[in-house]
Amino acid sequence: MPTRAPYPFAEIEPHWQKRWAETACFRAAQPGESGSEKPKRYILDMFPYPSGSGLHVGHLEGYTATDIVARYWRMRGHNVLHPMGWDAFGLPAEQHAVQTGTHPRVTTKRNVDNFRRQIQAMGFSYDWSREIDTTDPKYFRWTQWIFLKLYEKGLAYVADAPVWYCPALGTVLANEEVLTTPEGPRSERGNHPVERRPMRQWMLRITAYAERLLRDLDLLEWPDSLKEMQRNWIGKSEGAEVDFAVAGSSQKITVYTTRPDTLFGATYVVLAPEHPLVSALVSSDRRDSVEKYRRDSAAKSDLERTELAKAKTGTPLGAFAINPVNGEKIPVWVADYVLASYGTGAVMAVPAHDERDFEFAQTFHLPVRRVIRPLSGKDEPGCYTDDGVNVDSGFLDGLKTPEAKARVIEELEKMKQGRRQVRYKLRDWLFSRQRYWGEPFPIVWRNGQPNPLQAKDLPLTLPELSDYQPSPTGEPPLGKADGWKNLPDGSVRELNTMPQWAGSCWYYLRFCDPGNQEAPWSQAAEKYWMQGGGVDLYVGGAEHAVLHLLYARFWHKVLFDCGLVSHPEPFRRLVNQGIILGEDNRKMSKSVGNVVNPDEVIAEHGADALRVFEMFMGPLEQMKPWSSKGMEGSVRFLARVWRLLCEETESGEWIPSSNLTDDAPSAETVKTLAKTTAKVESDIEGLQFNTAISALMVLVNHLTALPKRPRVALLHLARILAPFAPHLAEEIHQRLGGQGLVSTTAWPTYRREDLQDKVIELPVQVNSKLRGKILLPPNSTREQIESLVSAHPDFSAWTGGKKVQKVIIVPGRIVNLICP
RNA sequence: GGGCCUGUGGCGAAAUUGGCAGACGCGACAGACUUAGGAUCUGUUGGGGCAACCCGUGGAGGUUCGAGUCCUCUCAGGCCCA
Repeated sequence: MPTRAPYPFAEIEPHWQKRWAETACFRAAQPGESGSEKPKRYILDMFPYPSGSGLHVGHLEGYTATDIVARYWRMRGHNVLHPMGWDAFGLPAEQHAVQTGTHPRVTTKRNVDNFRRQIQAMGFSYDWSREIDTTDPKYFRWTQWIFLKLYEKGLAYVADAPVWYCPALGTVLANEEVLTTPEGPRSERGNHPVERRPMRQWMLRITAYAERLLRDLDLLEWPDSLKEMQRNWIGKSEGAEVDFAVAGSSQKITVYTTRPDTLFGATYVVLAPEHPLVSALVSSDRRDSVEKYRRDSAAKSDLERTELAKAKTGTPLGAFAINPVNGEKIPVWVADYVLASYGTGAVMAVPAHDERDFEFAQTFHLPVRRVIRPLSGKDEPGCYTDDGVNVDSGFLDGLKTPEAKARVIEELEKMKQGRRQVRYKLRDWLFSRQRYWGEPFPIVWRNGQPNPLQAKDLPLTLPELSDYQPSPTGEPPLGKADGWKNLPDGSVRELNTMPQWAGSCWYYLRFCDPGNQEAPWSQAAEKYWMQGGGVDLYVGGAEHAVLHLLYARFWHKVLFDCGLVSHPEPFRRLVNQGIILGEDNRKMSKSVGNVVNPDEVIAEHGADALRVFEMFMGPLEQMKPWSSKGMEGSVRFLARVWRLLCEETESGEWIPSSNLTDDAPSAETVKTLAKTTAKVESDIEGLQFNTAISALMVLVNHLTALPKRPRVALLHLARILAPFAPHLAEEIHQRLGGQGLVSTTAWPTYRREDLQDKVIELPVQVNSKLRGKILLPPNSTREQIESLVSAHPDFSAWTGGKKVQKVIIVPGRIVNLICP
C-alpha cells in the first residue's frame, strides 16, 4: 500500500507549472513594451554546462536563491529579467563522441533536454522565451562576431609560445586550466599530466587590460575574498629592472626586482637555466657542468624548483656581473630556483634580505651583506625581508625603504642602467583549442597570413565529421574535414576552435535581446537591462572566481571600448553559493556514492519542500552538509501550512478545514503577519533565506494554534510564502478564493505601527549579571526607566541593599546597575 | 610559507552588529489521539545543582559597566596562491 503524502504536492506542482507556462507570466518586458515602465531588475544564475549526469542539489541551491529574489521583486512591481541557458560547448560531449561516434550535438541536446526538465520541475520562474544555447549557430555567430572585434582591435594574435599541452586530452590548455600539484602540473579537467610545448596558438591580449581589471574591482559589490583572488591572479608588482654589465662581454643581464633598494646588498646574480644568455656567457671550463645542470633541472616541476623547504641547487657560470651602483664584480650563477617565466628570468641575489637567496648563499658559502636595518632597531642575524632603513648603501644610507626604492630607481634611470617597472603575473589568454566541439575561428589563412571573415559571412558552422579523435601531434580534428578547410582560392581555414569560456563571456548580454538577428543585442535593450552597473545579482560557484569572471570582465571592457555596452563592468553584485556536502560531510561524488539526486527528492517530497530545505539549511554562502532528516522537516512545515486550510478524511481525501473563518484576525495575528512580512522582506533583500523561512515557521506555528483561522491571514501567508514555495502558495491562494495567480499579485502591505509591541520586556542587570526584568512601553525615557527600576519590588533583592554607584541605561536594550 | 574564511547544544544553525546566548528546524524524552503508528497534536530538551544560583560560544590574555561580536597571541578545519 502506497504511503499517504503529507500533502498532495504531486498533483499541485505539475498543475501550477503548466499554468505558469500557459500564461507566460514570467516573461520580462522588453524596453518599449508594456511593463517596461517598471524599474528593471536583472537576476542571473551562472548558466550550467549540461553534463550527462544531470543537475545536482548544489546547482539548485543557487537557482533557488535567485528564483526567490526574482519572484519577490516581481511581486514588488519590478520588471524582472531572470533567464536560463546552456553553456553547451565543452570537452565531455566530445570525449563521448571520440569513444562512441555519437555526434556531440546529439549528446548535448539530450543533456540540455534533461537539464531543462529538471529545472522546470523545480518551478523556477525563468523567462523561457529567452533560453539560449552557446552551441546554436544563431548564438555563436555573435561569439565569432565579438572575436572579430577583438581581432580588429589587435587584441587577438597568433604566437609561437611554449604552451601547456595535455597529451591525454589532446589539446593545449590555458594557464588557468593547469593546476600545480605535488605530482607536477596537471590539467584541471581530468587531472592528467601536462607538459610545456612550443606551438602556434591564438592569444588574447588580456594583459592590456590588467590595470583596469584590477582597478575596477573597486566598483563591484563582490565578496572581498573573491576580489582578492582576482587581485592575486592579476598579480601587480611595482619594482625595477636593473641592467648588470658583464665583465669582458658586450652583453648585459637585466634583472627584475621588487626590492631595488637592496641593490647594494647584491652579492651574486642568478640566471634561470633556460635563460638565453646562459650559453653565451658560460666560460669554457664551466660549459659541461652547466649543460648537465640544465638537463637535470628541465626534469623538475616549478613547484619542486621553488619550494622553500627544498635544498637549493645551482652552479657557477664562470662569468661576472658588474653592479651598476658600486661597480663591484659579483659572480653569475645558474640556479633553478629562478624561473624563466617569472620577471626577466634573472635575479640579483640579496641573501641578507631574501629568504631564497639566503638559503642559496648558505648552501654555497656566498657572502651575505646586510644593507637594511629594521625600523625597530633590533638587528638579529639571519635574513630580514621587511622594510627598514638603508645602511652601507652609499647614496641610499639613512633612507627608509619606500624612499630608497624611489631614489635608486631615479639614479638608475639617470645612468640608463635601469628603470621603474610595473609587472603583472597575469599572462595573455591562450584562446585556441585542438578540439572539434567549440566555436570555429572566423579566420582563413592565405600565404601564411590570417584573414578575418566578413561579419556578413557569419556564422561559420562546424563541418560534419565521422572521427573526432585529435591527432597525437596536436593537429586539430577539423583538419580531417577536407571539404571544409580548403577554400577554392587556395586559402585554408583556421583549424582550432575557441575554448569553452568564449560563449560564457557575453551570454548575459544576449539574454537582454536573445532573438536579435541583426546584432548581438540592441543598444536600447542593453541600456535598459544593464543600467545601474549591469547585472543586479549574479549567483554561482566560487570555482569561477578567476577564470570565467576575469574573462567576462575582460570582454565586457573591450565591448565598452567599442561603445557596445554602457558600463565598464558586467556584474554589479555577485554572490557565491557554498558547496553542499553529502550527508557524510564529504564532498558529493559518484565514487563515494553520497550524491543526492534531485529527481528522487522531488518525487518523494516535492519541489517546494526541496526549495525550502535548500534555503533553510544555512547561509547561502556557507558550505553545509545535506540532511535527509532536515529535508523531512521542510516537508512537515509545508504540510502544516496545507493543514491550516485543509483536513484529511478517513478515506484520505483532502477537504476544506472547518476551522476557517471570515472574521477579522485578532490584533496579535495582525502584528505577527506584519512582523513576519517585514522580516521576510529584509531577509530576502539580504539573501538570508534561512532566517526568512524560520520567521515563516513562527507565523505558521501561531496560525496553527488559533482555534479559527481567518481567511485573510492565510491569503497574506500565501503571498509571503510564494517566493519560497510557489506551487503550494498558488494552490492555497486559489482555494481561499484569491484572484489570479499569487505569483503576479502584489506583495502584501502592513502598518508600521504593527511592528512595535505596546509593552516590552527590559532586562535588568546588576554588576553586568542578569537579575530581573521590567515591563514598560517601548519608547520610555531614561528617567522613566530609572524610576521604574528603583520602584520595582525586587529592587533591594537585586542590589543586595548596596548603594547603586552608577546606572547604565540603553533604552530598549538593557539596564545595568553598578554596585561596588 | 603567504593571503582569506570558519570554529556556538547530540546535529543544521540564530543572535536587531558591543546589550537577555542558543530563535527556527532536526534528533531525543514524556504525554494525547478509546487498535497500530516511521502520521498528527501537546509539553520538555546547553551543562551542573533539591534549590536560590553557578558555569558555558575552540584555547589563553586584553579593552569595556557589559564581548559569540572588538584587539593580541594560539590551536583546529577549509579555500586560494606559492
